[in-house]
Amino acid sequence: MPELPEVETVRRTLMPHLRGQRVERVDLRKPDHIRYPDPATFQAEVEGRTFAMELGRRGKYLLPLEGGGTLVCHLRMSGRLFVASPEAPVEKHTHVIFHLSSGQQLRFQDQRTFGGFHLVYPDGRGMPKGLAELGPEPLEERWSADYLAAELAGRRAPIKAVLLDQSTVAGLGNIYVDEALFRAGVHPARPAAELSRAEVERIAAEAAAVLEEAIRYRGTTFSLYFDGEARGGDYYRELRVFDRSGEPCYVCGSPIEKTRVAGRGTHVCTRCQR
DNA sequence: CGTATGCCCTGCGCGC
DNA sequence: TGCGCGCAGGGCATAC
Repeated sequence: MPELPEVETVRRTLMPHLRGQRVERVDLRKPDHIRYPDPATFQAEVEGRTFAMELGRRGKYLLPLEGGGTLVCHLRMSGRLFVASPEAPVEKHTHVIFHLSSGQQLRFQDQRTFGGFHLVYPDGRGMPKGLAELGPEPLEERWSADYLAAELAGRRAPIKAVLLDQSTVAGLGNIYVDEALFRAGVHPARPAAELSRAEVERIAAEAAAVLEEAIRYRGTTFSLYFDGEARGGDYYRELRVFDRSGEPCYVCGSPIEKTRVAGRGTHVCTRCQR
């Protein structure tokens, strides 16, 4: 599932192919993926527009087109946005194809169909609620132990639920929350307000560290993810708990357990994480 | 407001 | 071998 490191990798790999490219035609093979405005208006507004020299990203949102309204894309669980030559066979679940002036195509493919596009107008129409309310980027200065401590105060929800909440911090998903909490030595089910100052500091630091590392490895290919050039990420083999249930903890050797926290499959070493 | 739950959807893995 | 079922999950709506 694309989280911040994967979306950032897609941004970086798409940029050289998209910068300055005109959208000659938008082929809406499955119009449901256009969330705003209606598909016909979307098509009319995007055709003829040009990709900016710099693609944007906020949290897990990709902002590939700017000027006179911004094209916003969210990949959710299984979305893929990549460049392909027109000769490449159109794979199953390819829902949108942008024909570029270079002759290349920007393709959107999404098996589970949760991903989609918004065109956000300069007056704010079309802005996804989640994007408007996004918390700080963990790799920017606003993210700190002080900020996190203030967010956790008075909250009884498990720390994992709070970290998955995009309005608290942008970009963490199920994989990297489990990894960050393992590295911080904190059990995901602990009520947020009960964490010590030292634990909060470790979580703030490890959340940033794991995302930064994962970006360097070009993300995690767990099931369906690949980048803007259809290439997988290498962070999978660096994962310490996620998808390792029953396997020995790298630190203490006891088996990683899989439980359910905040409605999500959760991987934890109950010896290292208290 | 904070928290919990269910829904969207497809493919896969499991049990029989 | 084949079928049906449950599970997977990010964001959002809805209920409490």
